[in-house]
Amino acid sequence: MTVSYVLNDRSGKVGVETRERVNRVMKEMHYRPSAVARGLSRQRLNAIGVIFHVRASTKLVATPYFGDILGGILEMSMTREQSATLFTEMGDTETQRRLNIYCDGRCDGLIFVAPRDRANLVTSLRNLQVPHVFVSDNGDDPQTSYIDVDNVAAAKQAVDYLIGFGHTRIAHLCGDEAHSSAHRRREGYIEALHQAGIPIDDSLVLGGIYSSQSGHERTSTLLARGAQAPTAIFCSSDEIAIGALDAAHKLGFSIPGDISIIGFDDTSGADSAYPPLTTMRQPLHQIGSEAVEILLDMIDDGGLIGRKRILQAELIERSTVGPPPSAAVMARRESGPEVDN
Amino acid sequence: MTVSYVLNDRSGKVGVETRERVNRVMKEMHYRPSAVARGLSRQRLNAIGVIFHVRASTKLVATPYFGDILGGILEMSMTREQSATLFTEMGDTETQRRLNIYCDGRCDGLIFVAPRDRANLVTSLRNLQVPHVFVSDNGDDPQTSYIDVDNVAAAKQAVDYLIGFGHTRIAHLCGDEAHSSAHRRREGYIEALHQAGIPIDDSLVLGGIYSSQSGHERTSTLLARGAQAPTAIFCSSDEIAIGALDAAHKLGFSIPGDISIIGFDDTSGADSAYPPLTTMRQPLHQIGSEAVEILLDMIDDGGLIGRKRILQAELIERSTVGPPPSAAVMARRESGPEVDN
DNA sequence: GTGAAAGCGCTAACAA
DNA sequence: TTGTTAGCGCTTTCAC
Repeated sequence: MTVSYVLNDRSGKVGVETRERVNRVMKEMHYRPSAVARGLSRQRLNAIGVIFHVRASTKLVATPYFGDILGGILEMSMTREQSATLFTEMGDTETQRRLNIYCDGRCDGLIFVAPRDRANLVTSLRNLQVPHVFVSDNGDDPQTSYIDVDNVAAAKQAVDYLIGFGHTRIAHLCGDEAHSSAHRRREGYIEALHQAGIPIDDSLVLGGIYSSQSGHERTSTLLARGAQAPTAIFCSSDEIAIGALDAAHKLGFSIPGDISIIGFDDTSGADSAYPPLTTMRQPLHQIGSEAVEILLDMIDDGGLIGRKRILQAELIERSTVGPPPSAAVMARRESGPEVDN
Repeated sequence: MTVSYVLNDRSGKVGVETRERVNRVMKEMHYRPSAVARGLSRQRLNAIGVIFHVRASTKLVATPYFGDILGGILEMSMTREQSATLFTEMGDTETQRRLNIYCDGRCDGLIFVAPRDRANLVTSLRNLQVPHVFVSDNGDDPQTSYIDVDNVAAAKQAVDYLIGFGHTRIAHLCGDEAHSSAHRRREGYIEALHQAGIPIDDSLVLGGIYSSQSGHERTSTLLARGAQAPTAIFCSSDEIAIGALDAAHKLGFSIPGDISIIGFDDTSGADSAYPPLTTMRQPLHQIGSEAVEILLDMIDDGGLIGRKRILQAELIERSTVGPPPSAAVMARRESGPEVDN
């Protein structure tokens, strides 16, 4: 049957009345084309795979960071007529076996969101011949694309902002070491401090993971140090910051009066935190949608040439950053006899 | 080639050394089976489709409710070796066209999460012959499955809890009318009030949607009523409650001193709200994972028989509910001369 | 146990 | 313009 013209929809190549007849018959038979058969024939399913690397099964995509990116991915997928299938990686073990599943033809290309242990992944992927893009920092492989925010610049800007308020004892709650973003953000933190001539105090930079609980724990220990406690905390993610906020409240600290906190991501929920969280906004939605555009471009040219894309973060000033306590007192003193509020 | 034995893995039907040889050759050739070809042949792709009904493109799956359910769906999909492909519906328009895409063979079955306008969907789905389950309340069609929490019982329990504290002026911030859950929860609210002999005050039940902004707006108008303001608010979702909390703070109300607030869902984030939100917990993760189990069962028996599943919600007591202001004053009076805090 | 042959529903290259 | 043919990579009879 010339019925295949329907999909190719080559107008001018088929008689008007023949088309009518075919359409009519299709209606009568409740004909619906099979995407799978077409996929087999064309070697292209119009489907992309999205792999999230998560800590625990219970948290899967529930973390706002993933949700926001996923939103961008889905939206662009729909407008480009691609379906998106989701996978979650939970450990670094047996990723090889999983890779074979992702690449068994059900996906034309892959997006890895916040992959752990990227270097290893890249070498595995190289043999698989599957177009892929990372949402994370610089891959070195020419056949892998990536898109990310400029983490070190953003982190530096956050810390500069704190410094601008007069803070000098600034703590940093790091993210999960397995994600490159954690390293980049710490670099930015150190760079800002160096540039301002503030010595790095190793007791002020605490390792951990991207979770509110981890933020809570680390903040509690930090704040228990009394006079040694920092006056400001740069958190490597909003989730960490939310935990920090919570810990500070529980310990009776007022924010930003007693301690300033700045987050990273501007994840949905940052602005309904209490107080609304000052943070570095990542264009999460845009990252997601551009990732699929990049991937689609790669698929079209056979996945041969990788693309690189770096976006800038933006400082969102809300209510969790202010001058350090002592500076505030001084400021008040200078501005005259006001009621101590 | 008898190589197809690999997938069927019928031991005993193939010689040991032949198997060895085949395996070796597969390695050498970097052979990887094509899921698409197998799917075409078997008429089963081992893939399920998940359709979310969302308000706006920007919010897509970023709402915690969806994220938590999706987590359950993905986890179970992985353990059952199914891939999950995601779709988002944004309006009720052209759902028919979209349905054809969902059902073009790339999915063996469909899960609809919080569908709008379910009745219409059901009739469309009936012709399509695709196994499907709704995460929402009672479908009537024998071929459609559903799983949901017992919304009216849960809502009633929430309001009973408020009443137990002595509240009588209890407002209800409804969810989106297009979702059946909004109706069920209002029923529960009314039932609780009736049973306690409290007359329904229509000015206290406010329509809106499931968003924090909507909760914020409605709470603001409620609280502006002065002496007419309620002493407690039952919110139809945590997102609404988060907005309500925010509005109350902005208006200088303390929680739960001046006003009690209870939410619904126990979405991740409810307990890092400030103060931590008292709410009705839906087993969101479980709902997601059971939905895929139900769907898989349906697929196995040809999608002929629908299954129904109702789960119970659980009251999570945190810090946003207390006695109404006047009662609190009385309680204090009775317990002796304490410092008014 | 193993191999040959037909077919899943489509596309593509060619002939008519 | 239209119909024919082969084939995408697998599964599944059914002989051998």
